[in-house]
Amino acid sequence: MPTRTAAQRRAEARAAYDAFIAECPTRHLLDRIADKWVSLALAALAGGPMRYSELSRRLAGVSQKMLTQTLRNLERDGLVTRTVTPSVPVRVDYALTPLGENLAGLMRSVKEWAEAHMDDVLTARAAYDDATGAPGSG
Amino acid sequence: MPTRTAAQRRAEARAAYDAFIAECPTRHLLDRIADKWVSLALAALAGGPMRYSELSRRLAGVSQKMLTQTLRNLERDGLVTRTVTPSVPVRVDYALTPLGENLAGLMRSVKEWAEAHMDDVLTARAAYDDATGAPGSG
DNA sequence: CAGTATCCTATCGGATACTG
DNA sequence: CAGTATCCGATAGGATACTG
Repeated sequence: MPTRTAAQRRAEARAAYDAFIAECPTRHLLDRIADKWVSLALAALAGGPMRYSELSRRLAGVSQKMLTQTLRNLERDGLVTRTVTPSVPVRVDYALTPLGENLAGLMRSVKEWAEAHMDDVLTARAAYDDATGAPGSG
Repeated sequence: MPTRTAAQRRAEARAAYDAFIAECPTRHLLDRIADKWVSLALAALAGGPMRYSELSRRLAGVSQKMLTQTLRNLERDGLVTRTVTPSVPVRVDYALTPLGENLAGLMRSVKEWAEAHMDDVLTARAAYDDATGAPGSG
């Protein structure tokens, strides 16, 4: 039996990647970039290259583990470059690649959306909790 | 004792919210919206209102638990509305609020970014894994 | 300075079963 | 149809200690 019709093959070619499909690799990519530390790291680097310690301070409260893990993933995915200067002590600079800059702009918008609409969300939460009689700890 | 100086109060008023600060409530909000299921749900609803079962099918592979949890949070945060039609069987429609539409556009861009640059990322990963000799399972 | 390695707990999130 | 409730393994992610 035929596995795909011509129409299906055409549809596939047009769709290429679709994160709505569970098996699509973009689902994993979306999961990776839709992340608190990723958005903060990219937003920080959007202002220019930064050293590890600078990032650590800028992303207040981030653990070494998460910062390193986030930066490694971003590097592997081609979104940031890691430049080691073998001085003493060693100096490591992180910078956005062109690909990373592309996404950084987007993630900065998301971060700014959160900051701009915090009050609206807080109001909505209060109304919801009031209506449902929920504790509303957040 | 004075809790804040005039300078501090001015700085606060200007900064308002800043997700780079660990204690800022926007940090939690960012963590909530920077999420795979949130971005997919909002992206789906950007096309118009949808029933629970429609969303369940569109977000292929999502479990009832995660879909319901995601929608509840979005409702509580004032990003979507939930409309119950007490027919038999019951019918529930989800739609974006104006606030939700605002964010949905952004999250759709993120989803589309992932789909558009999947190949670039795949190439970068291959190069990274090749250079480091890593297994590169992803 | 810029990590790596290990431990450990909280939460994420799927599977399954049940309900109005 | 649109959920709720429960169980449970996977992993996210902080704390701490150590290293070139």
